[in-house]
Amino acid sequence: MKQSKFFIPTLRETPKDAQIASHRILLKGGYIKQVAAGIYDYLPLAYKIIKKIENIVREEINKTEAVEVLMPALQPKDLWVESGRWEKYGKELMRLEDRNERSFCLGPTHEEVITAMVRDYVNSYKKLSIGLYQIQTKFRDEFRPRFGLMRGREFLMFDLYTFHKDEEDLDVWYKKVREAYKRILERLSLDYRIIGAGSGNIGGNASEEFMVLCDIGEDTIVYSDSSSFALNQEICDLKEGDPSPDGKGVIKYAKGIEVGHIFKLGTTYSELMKATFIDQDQQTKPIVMGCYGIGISRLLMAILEQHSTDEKPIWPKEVTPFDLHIIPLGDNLEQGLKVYEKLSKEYDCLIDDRDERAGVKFQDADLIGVRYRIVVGRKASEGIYEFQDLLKGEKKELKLAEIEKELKK
RNA sequence: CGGGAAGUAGCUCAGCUUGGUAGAGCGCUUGGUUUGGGACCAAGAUGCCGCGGGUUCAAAUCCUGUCUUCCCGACCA
Repeated sequence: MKQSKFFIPTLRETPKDAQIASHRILLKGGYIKQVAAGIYDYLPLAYKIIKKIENIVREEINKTEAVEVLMPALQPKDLWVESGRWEKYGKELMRLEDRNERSFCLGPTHEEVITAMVRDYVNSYKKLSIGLYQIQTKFRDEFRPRFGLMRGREFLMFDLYTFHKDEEDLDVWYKKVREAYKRILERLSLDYRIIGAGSGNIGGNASEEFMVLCDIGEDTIVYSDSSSFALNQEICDLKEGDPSPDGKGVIKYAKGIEVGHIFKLGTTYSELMKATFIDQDQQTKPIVMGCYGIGISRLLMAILEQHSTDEKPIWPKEVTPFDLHIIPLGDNLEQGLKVYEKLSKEYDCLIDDRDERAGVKFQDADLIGVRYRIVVGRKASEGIYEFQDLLKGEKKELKLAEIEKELKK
């Protein structure tokens, strides 16, 4: 990809509205643009990373045997009346009417729609269990959107719903998803904790949150310093320094960003919405449900919070927008393009083919945050280039063959 | 929704107190000189001063209404 064509409108000055590092990087680096409060454009660089995050989620979730679907964002009032949430959800639900004054909402989540889908097709224990998921834009009219993509009114979310004949079967899938979530967050190189949590107004009886550790997080994690005990402070009154309830270690607090949540919903929705099946014993029973979410756009910020220093990102391997950033300086563009052609056979390369000064190119490259950088400069005529590894902070003068060897390591 | 702050060029902001008809830096265009960490010189282009109403001979400036954005709080998959 040529940088002159890959719309990356970096800024010199950071817009004053950005309060946290990840938000400033996203704005300054030309990743996102604000359209309204809590509503953003994803520019090419951010969207490329988003798609990588989505695909990691898909790969790991597919291993649980769940299948991808796409449901409508626009949902009819009737379904929400059935579940009782047309009233309960309150002002956070984005409501609107069509030309015939029929009421709709923009989906903040999809329990209603998917339960209605499944109840019409699944009426025997023989068809259970199944898991269906989607990655889609969600709408929530937040009281107070903030921090860029951290709490938006429109955001990208992965949501999975599983359907079972009993609690035992739900437990099996729940555990599979829990493991999948761990693999996802590990592939994203995130430091996180799994904590017990309340289940909010979604209903149901058990839930765990996946919290990415970070000082600017909006939630407080209450955890033991020497066991896996961890709870959300919302449902816990332990103080720092208290002994842990499991007898191991003492209580500490940490701030976290909630990037994922898994629920055992039970039969809350299936009862309200009459999603039943005939069991082996010929009894009609409500389908037992689980639901699971991951904030895709929020993950983008969480990754930045943990993988940037001094407001310069270095994207983790699995989500880096490009494998290599080739930067020709002076009149070395032609030579740079040769290097680009060659390496592009094996790597996803970005070449800065713009007619800019070195300083401008380096500043922009720092904002783009590709770990490996090849500077085609003074010694280019001898076939020697500067190979930089931003993560290690190393710079080496190497020939192309040596660079290829370095990359293989 | 309560409290605070702010809306002036693409971006960051000055001008408002004390009304006189629009500014700076960066960016952009053209020419030249530069060329390894946001270059320099010269010449340009760019504004419903958020929007409406009022006061006034005259409003970016004063009064008023309204919209928008940000911060703090309460709410929350």
